[in-house]
Amino acid sequence: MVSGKEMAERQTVTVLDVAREAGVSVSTVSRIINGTVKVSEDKRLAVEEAIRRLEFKPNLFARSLKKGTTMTIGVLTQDIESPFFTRVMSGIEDGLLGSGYALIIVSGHWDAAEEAERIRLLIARRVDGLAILTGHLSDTQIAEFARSQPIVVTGRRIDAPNVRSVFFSHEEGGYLATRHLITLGHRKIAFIAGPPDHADAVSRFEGYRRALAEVGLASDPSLVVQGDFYENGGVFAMNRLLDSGAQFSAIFAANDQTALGARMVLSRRGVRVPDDVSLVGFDDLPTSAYLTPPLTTVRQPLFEVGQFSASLLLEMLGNPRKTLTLPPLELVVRETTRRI
Amino acid sequence: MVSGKEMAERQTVTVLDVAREAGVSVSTVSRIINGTVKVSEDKRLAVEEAIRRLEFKPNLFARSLKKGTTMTIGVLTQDIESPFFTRVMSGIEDGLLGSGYALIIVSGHWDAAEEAERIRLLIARRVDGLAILTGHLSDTQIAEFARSQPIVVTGRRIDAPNVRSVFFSHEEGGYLATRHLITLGHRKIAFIAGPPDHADAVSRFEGYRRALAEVGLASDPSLVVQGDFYENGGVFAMNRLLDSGAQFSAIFAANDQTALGARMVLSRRGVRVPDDVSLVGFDDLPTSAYLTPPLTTVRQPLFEVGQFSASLLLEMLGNPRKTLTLPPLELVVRETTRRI
DNA sequence: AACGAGTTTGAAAACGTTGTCAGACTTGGC
DNA sequence: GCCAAGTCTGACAACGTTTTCAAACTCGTT
Repeated sequence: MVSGKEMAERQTVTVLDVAREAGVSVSTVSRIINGTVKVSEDKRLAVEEAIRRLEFKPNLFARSLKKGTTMTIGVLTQDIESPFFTRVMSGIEDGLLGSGYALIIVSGHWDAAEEAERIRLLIARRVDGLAILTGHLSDTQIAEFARSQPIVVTGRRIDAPNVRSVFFSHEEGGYLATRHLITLGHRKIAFIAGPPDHADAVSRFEGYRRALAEVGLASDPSLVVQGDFYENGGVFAMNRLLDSGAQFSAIFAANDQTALGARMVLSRRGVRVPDDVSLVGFDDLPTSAYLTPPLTTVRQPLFEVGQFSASLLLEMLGNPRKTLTLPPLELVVRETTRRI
Repeated sequence: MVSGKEMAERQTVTVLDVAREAGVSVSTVSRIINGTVKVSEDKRLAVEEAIRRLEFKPNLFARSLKKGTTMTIGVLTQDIESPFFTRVMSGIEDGLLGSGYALIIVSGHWDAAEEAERIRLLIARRVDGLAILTGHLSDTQIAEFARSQPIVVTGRRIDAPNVRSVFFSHEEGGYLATRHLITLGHRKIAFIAGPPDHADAVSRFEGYRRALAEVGLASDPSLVVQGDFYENGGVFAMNRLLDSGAQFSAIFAANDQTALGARMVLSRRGVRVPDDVSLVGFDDLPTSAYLTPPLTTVRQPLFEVGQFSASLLLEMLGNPRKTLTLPPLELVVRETTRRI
């Protein structure tokens, strides 16, 4: 249903109107607004009163034009609906709170060309800083973009001027998850992979293999099946794995969303978790603690990554904030894994 | 972990540089960029070449200043992490695709004062249009804000100049969900409510009562328990309900997140869904289809609400797009409900 | 009473665009 | 060839700020 009426009006009060109203010059008004120079008490009062009465709101665009700064941070996310990315964005939002910077958010949908286009859009809008949440851009492209403004990039390591990166060793995380299963006595451990062109996904797989190798196990190709980091990929992967007839007592899913999809298939096909099969995810999304049963997973401190990125950006922009420390990856043992 | 190096550089190519490079005047350059007037072929080529060579990017701020339009839409969401809101935002993003408008997103966190402050921030940034996703602002406040620019508001009905609203009858949705349970033979149906100051939450409750009344049942206060629209509220509510010893064979949760929390408690306390108790949610969030078992719920076409809002906004801004129709609320029967 | 050294103030020049206006070219008809 | 009617084109004034710069005030000293 829809409702509404029409109308148009757009008064525009400028600093000149305020000046006239208060009987001073525009320069004085500007000085009072920005507090750059001392002005006499009576004029200050008059101007403040005039501002209030006229409901004057400085035009940020004119200001940006003059000062060359826009008080805007651009964020390139991949998917505005992904709980993974929104958790990070929430941290960025929090980290920027009170700094006066606003957020422009664009999505790249995991497509390098689209990402590049969106970033150009942000640069055209003269954002003061840029946060890039993973994605498929090449290091050189990012370094190139960093010539226009400082960049913080999460989930990957880039060494370039004017770029900071925030990342974890996903290899280590994959190792942690797999070793947990091994410690519980599992030996036949399946892996549902993420996108093969996603560096983190690959690293998690490497960690999985290292943990297996450490106890003298080779990774069995028939136990590795492809997912896509989304629920639906987990569904397909799990079905394929079960249909293949391969034997396994545990599954390591490359991320929580994949685990969720896999979990649904298991339940539907009568495989109990954790009684018949143990399941580990990766990320610790906010909802993962509410699954049935609550999911064992490797926690990425996503919110903190966001906060941290924001503070790095602020620092690069010359607005130092209290420095934060980033917590490490850690295994969160809940109820989807069990000793064999 | 962090990495990065330092550097600073910010060349700024203006239309003047381009004009000089191409041997024409700035007006000509502007005309070519905006295609407002025909210019001779040779100059056009020269200018285009110069633009390419200098990597000229017009300063949108200067342009905004001159034209009085910013090509920016502000979105006030409540919680950037809520799958409910991000689904709508995703629709808005989609609906705005290719229109040249960018999105500035701010969160109000369900607090009227914070919402008002964030909206003022957006207005200060001279957004051309505003989308307000539910929230606690009063109708008068919204009408007041609409004096600066057109507004679309979702999830509530407001009749005011320059405001369009997109909403559903949540009473009807609550009725649908409850009647479904009644049809399956349930009579003792518990309700986990949403925030009492949230209009939709209240309407859903009213629908619940209407459906009960229709078959001659009064709503039993001991079966109504308070939630907060989040998973955690569902957890508390479910625990309280079970502890109270009240008898029921079905639960209608005021939204999917609440249902998720309730589901977890049921599972943990050995109550099987749907064998012992049926469960219905509201919203049909993207993950609800992947729960174990998949959740029966009332589908709100959130993505479409976003698209629709975007097209209304575009229309109010004088950029008519193809008109869309909004699908209605509908019951999605999955596997958490069962005949008694 | 006159002199500086400070302090406040206002006029005016940016910032990078767009759009008006009028001038300088084209045409083509005679 | 000449003139009117079209085309293109360039100068320049906005848009609403901030920020020089220098003028106009203060005072406290002599």
